[in-house]
Amino acid sequence: MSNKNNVSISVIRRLPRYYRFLNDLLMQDVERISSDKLANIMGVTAPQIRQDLNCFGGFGQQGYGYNVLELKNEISKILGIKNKLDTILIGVGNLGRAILTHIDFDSKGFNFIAAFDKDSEIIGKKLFGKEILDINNIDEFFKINKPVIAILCIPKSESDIVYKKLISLGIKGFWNFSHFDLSVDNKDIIVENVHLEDSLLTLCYRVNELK
Amino acid sequence: MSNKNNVSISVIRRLPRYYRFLNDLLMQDVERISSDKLANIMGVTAPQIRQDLNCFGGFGQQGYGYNVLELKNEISKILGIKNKLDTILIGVGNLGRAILTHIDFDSKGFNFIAAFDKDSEIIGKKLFGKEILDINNIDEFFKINKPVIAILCIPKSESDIVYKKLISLGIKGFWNFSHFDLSVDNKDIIVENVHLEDSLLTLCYRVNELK
DNA sequence: TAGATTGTTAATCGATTAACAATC
DNA sequence: TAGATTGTTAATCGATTAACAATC
Repeated sequence: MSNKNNVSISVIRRLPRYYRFLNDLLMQDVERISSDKLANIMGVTAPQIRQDLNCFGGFGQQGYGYNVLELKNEISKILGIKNKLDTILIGVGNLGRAILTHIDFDSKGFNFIAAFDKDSEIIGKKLFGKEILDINNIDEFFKINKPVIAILCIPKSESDIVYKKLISLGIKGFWNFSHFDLSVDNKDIIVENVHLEDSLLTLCYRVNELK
Repeated sequence: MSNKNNVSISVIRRLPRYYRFLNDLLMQDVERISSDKLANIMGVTAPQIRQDLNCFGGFGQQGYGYNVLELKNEISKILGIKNKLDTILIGVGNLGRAILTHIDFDSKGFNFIAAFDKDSEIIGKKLFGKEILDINNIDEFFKINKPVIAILCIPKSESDIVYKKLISLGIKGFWNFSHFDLSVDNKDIIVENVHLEDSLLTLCYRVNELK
């Protein structure tokens, strides 16, 4: 296990970006790269890259740099991509459907196993090869399946109650798209709040600042 | 104008969240709030709230706290929400459509005016009351309209060329959903990269760390 | 070997928090 | 007035960058 505790969240949030750029380099048949060149491509500093990576181990070689494939594989291991966490989607609206279409879950370490909704209009229909299930039957589902990740694409008003229900059923990680900050008092629950509107408001501010 | 330069990006990125919580408080008919109580609700520290707000002005009152409505309005002004930046969508796939459905652009300071795609199958169809236009006719469109914001929901492979084209046409801000880091060498161009996969990989790491 | 580049320690910078005088 | 809470300065903490010895 190359993961270590005490790695700051800033470092962790940079790992996916390293991973992405290393994949790009690999596609371009780049075999090795120095922290300096990579820093240049990514628009960051070389010492930052070296510091970040050395939180997890010494993956480079003096005088040579880093082997792109090897480093990519190391980061993949650190992220735990091959563990394939079983994942359910709650809320099959426009957004839920779009996310399922748009994201390659397998290559990101997840295994999509089921979708739930409360709308009888769509319950029973197929979605990416899986039947959309009735949210009211979710207890039965958990008797057979043990998903650990839930993607929340439900209205703000329903988030809190669904969140608590899912925790009681054993969900450990949430990818939350509802316009609601799930509070994380529980240290054993991980929440990634995706606040698209916050991102948009930041853009608003910054563009208005330009003038 | 209450905006000031030299406000750090960390502070700016917290503004939308303040705005969101103040709106919530208003919905609950809360008239005034102290930095201490707000900090508690938001899970941050009170001095941080006071420091952040004082980048833009003294909106509180000693011994009283902050008037919720007033503070909300101030932040709205700081963000520039009422300016309604004209916005176009590039790429009307699943994701583009979902974003248009899911996000209330008006309340976030934007005015959606048109969508573009290259797929003749969907060109001419209606989308939220606007006809989907041919991306090849975009020059003509800009002769009459002057949008400043573009939402990019196109594949990675096309991002770079479309990005450059749009800059040449006068776009100032990008909300970028393509799996591609638009490089921002130009100080007059603002890019908000939304990397959903990075968020997902971070969740992967953190949930795997739990065990 | 000489040149290159890492891994790592030390220095700097910036952001967060603590403290408190000002004041409503 | 007394109590509460801001605005702001100073202290602390953490993250980034610089520097360089180790070493491939």
